Amino acid sequence: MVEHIERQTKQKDAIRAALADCEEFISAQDLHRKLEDEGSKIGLATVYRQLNALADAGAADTIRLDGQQLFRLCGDDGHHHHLVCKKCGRTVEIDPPSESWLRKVAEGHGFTVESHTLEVFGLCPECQKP
Amino acid sequence: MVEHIERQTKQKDAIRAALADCEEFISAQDLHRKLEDEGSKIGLATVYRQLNALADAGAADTIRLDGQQLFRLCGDDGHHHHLVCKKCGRTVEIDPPSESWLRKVAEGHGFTVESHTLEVFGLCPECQKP
DNA sequence: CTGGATGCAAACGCTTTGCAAATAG
DNA sequence: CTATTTGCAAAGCGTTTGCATCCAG
Repeated sequence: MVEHIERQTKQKDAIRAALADCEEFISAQDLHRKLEDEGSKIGLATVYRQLNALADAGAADTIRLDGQQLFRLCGDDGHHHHLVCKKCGRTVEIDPPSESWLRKVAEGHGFTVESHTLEVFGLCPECQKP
Repeated sequence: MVEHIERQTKQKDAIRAALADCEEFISAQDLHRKLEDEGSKIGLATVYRQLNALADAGAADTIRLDGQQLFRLCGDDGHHHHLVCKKCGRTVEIDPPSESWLRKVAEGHGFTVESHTLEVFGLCPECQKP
């Protein structure tokens, strides 16, 4: 099998940089718009491709919200979950649940644990204000 | 404001019944196919509308898996989560995580908790066999 | 009768893909 | 030079919507 050598392109850099700039999860479309606003003329398809590549490579985290896929650069390598504000979309990283609890429950049903997702939705402090 | 009076139709009944028949989560398209197979000629749009209505009314639970929305009739009113087999798709209901833990974490960030989803992916006993 | 419900097909929004042109190594 | 990457536009997918028709109340 032939190895696929990753090529370094300005588009990839721009996308990665723009993603790194984001503190929160961002959709491919929003990232594309952000790049356009910054002057980078990058095709939407390229943004999707690069984002998926990053996610596949484990360099980016993704969550699904409301039918869209949101991406964020993976800072740490560990598992983490999110508290998502239903109103403004702000997300806060939360600590992993007790992994042992998970494993215990899964194995109680004879399942192995490969991955899991946990998302908590609510209102952030700002959006709770009247 | 005028009240919307729910009308009783055979389509609604059929959809609700078919959904009740399902033990696992099912997509709108699959449910539509199932209904067709049973001889009910119901429009796909109606299935979507009814399913969304059930979900809005809180009578059905929905999860998003792989870009699709899956529905299931809410048997119990409590919260529950799933262990999903990556290979065969089998799902097992699991007990809720310590709700208090969730709330504690969320409130630690000033968030309220409105809802949450937890999905655990792995291999079921069958699919672990070589 | 009357207004909610249905069915159809067209519209939608997000994402992916085919393909020719551009370009990194 | 050659294979990867890009950009564009078209296709794909699940879902929603407009509208004429249907039918429960």
